[in-house]
Amino acid sequence: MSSPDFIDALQALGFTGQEAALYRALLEHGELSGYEAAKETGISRSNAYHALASLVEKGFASRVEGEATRYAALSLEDVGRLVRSRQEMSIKNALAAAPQVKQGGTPFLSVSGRAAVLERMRLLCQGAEDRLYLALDATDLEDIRDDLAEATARGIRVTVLCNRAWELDGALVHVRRKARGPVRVIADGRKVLTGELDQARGECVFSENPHLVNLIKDSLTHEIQIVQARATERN
Amino acid sequence: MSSPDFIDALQALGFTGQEAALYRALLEHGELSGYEAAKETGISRSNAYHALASLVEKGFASRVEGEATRYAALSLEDVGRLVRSRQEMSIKNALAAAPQVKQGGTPFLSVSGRAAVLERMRLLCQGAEDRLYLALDATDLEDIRDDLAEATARGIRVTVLCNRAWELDGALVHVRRKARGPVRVIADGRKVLTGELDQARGECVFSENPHLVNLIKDSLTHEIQIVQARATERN
DNA sequence: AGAGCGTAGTACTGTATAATACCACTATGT
DNA sequence: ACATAGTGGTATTATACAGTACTACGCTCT
Repeated sequence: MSSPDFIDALQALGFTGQEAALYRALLEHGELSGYEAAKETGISRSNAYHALASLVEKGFASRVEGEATRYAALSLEDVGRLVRSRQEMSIKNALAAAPQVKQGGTPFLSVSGRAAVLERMRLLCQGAEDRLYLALDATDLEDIRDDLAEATARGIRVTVLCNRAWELDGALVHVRRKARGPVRVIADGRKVLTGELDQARGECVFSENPHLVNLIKDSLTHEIQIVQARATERN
Repeated sequence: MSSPDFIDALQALGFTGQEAALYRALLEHGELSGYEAAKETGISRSNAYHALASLVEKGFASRVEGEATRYAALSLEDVGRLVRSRQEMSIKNALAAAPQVKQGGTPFLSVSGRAAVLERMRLLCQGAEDRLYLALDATDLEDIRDDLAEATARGIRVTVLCNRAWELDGALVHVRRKARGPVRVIADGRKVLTGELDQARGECVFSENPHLVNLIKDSLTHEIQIVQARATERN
């Protein structure tokens, strides 16, 4: 794996580009002075001193006690803990300070793009309290395997209708003949995601509208019954 | 709790100021058109449309299917799930792409400021694998109660030396006579944090240096023995 | 003279925000 | 029929700020 990905990942965690480069240098060398860090990364000393001070302020590095000021990185594991804790605090604060939320509407929400559709599926898995039904292709299921595994581990009953024998511990998998069909995901009998999804694009609708939920539920139930009837004929 | 804190918390989760204001308006109203959202928040329509598009791209809002474009907020619970997942992915990526880390050094790291000291304590709690010893004042212990509770819940043995009868399920608490003393925290017999901490400031050193670890360990052990001896005399 | 240590300052770029202008359509009042 | 207000939406410019690039200066030590 190349260096840029490490820098990208750190930037996603709140580092600026130069902070990330300096942090990486500190990881690799154990501890460095500002002058050494600037030389090692090619960042001008002026910016290096500023970015190191910022790393210390953010808690991602510490000053090493000694004569000349040297710096050491916080371990990456601890950086992970730190950003997780801070984010939990922010989420907690947001929930505590949330305004009165208007309830009741069940609009049809547009979910466009493969990434957005998969992300919405993950949210359905993570938010599920009782049951999950999914009619998806195996390649799409693979992309949310971890989230489904976590759901089954939480005791969520997961039923899958798939185009081939896909396997997940704790999940009930039906294999249908049709090669491909629309996405249909139902969570807890209340939330539904449906539409088109392939490797390059996604165009789905998410809703808690009871009519749409019932429509998709009937569609799925019907298709699962066909699969079960066919399996019975074979036995 | 006033509105600014909600906006601050959202900004910490990746919203810009205007995105946060618009998101809040969408939460309060269920769904809004761009024009309505601009009016509701006082943001110019040009910026409002741009920020709403950005909210959709970030996954924090969706377009409502219908004639005129209307928008609805992702629930705050789901926003929490989303940012957690993304952060987990970034942490995972960073760990996977991490450079070779230089091992072995055990420098004395400076930890300045009350917030930074408490944060380092929390990291020690979260990272503990076996034991935690803490000599702290009760008011400081209160600030890390949640992290200590999580540690005991994970089976970490927590021993506290405190200036009054502080209580935490699963922790062993000794009460000393001295009103206040230096901070001394030892994790797993390997990591130590020590120094001064009061309500307005903190000035500590963190290290994995075996000499310092042993020094603080002896100091704590000695003081706990005195407390235990005194308790025995009283009985 | 060169390396190491550190700070101050300027300039450029990108982003967020503030603001204005323009265009089109619909509804309403006169 | 016309003017006005409201709604929907985009384009553009300007400003402030943070991040980054860069230069200059001063000091100490070898």
